[in-house]
Amino acid sequence: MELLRDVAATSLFRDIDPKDLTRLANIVSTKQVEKGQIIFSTGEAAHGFYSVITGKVRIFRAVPSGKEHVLHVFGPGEAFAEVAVFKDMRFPATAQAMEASKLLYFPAVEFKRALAADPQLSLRLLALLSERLKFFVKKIEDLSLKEVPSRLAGHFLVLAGSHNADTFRLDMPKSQLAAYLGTLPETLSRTLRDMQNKGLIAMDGAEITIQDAAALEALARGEG
Amino acid sequence: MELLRDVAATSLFRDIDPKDLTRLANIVSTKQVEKGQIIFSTGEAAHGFYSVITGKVRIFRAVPSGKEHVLHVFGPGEAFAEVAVFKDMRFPATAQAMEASKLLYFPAVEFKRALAADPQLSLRLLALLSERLKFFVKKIEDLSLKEVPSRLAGHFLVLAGSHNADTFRLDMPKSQLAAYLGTLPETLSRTLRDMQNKGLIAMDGAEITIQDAAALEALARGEG
DNA sequence: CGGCTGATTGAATCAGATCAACTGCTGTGG
DNA sequence: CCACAGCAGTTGATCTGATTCAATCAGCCG
Repeated sequence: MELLRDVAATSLFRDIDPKDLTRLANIVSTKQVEKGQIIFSTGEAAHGFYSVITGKVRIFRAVPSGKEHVLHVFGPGEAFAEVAVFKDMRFPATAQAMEASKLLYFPAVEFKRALAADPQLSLRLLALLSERLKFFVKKIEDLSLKEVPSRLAGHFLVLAGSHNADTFRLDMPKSQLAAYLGTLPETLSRTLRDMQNKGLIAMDGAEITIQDAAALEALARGEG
Repeated sequence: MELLRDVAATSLFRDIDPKDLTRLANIVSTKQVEKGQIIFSTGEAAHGFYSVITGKVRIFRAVPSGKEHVLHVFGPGEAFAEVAVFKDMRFPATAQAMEASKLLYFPAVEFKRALAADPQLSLRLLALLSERLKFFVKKIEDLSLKEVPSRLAGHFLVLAGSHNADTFRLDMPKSQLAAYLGTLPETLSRTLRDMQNKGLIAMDGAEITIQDAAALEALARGEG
């Protein structure tokens, strides 16, 4: 069954007992969203969480003035908004499809039953939330203790690591990258120009090539 | 037994099956730390987590330049560093006693066994981590989208709420509060002066009185 | 009474935001 | 096939919140 395959493709459920996968497949539903569509908004009542089958989703917080901060960008295999299942049933941020996407939806009540039945699944989820926390700790450190060039350097090193190559394409528009790094497109643009001038990177549109990894690492550590 | 009472006093274990409490009491040990003592450091190997019986502990990240950001301040009944149990076994931040404190220590391996045995305990922990995530989301929003006066106003409202009174004492030195809000003592001092001048608060040493809650709320929302 | 720590104030500076203009690309419709 | 609307990105000029550097002050403890 196709649903079962999609559930199994969610990394949260990797290596989970096939019996539990089937149980999960019986409670999920699919949801197709188009580019730009809001999936849920900050503060909205939450009755379940999602995972991405195809496409890309951004999670962000916005303030009345219009400024936004992108907390995460999730792609295929990644779950999001699990938090809402356990805590006060409200989404803590807004989710929007960055392109046409196919999602899975897991209703909270049924999912909690699955959790109670399989302690292994709880441990997986605990590990996932722990990872998210660690990620946020880094974000907080970056925002409060480091400057934009430092954050950008760190981000490039992460991207290079995950692509396993010195050349890669940015996985989102530069305006979104700015909101992800806690700055504005103007500042990002200037920072990119500076990095090119200093020979740290080369850039052609959305394609970045790391030219001086050691210098980027020093910069990321805050020795800029 | 005294240990059992201390374990039961940890809010993470409120309403947990007494049988499991006993099991937990059998695996914990106590640790006495003096003021200023480092309990663990960022990146250090982690083999368990802690909770506070008496005293106060701050969790922070520091960069080489000497700047620090205080992520949490934990008091009696609160657990910390649970994250290290589930994810790659490293402490993601540094913990330091702000005063002489008595702690409980839960070894990870034994604790995981207790988790597997009691699904209820897993759910409690999931809820706790979810709460931490929500807290961090707010911190990230504050740091990237709001200014210092806005963050301080929000903090005062939280304190007033938890004390259920318009007058309260700061629970840490102002220098620490500054590091908690992502700024410096100088900036905090000036911001406090401005708030007094504008009649939003009154201050006498570490004692704060809220005088214009509505204005503080507007400020906290970012309408300042 | 020193001496330490935390807090406050002032002046100078800076990173980044803001405001505004312009470029270049892409897709659409005449 | 071209014209142009619309959006992402870049660049310049300016402004400002916050940091930095420096000095002083207040309280507390041995």
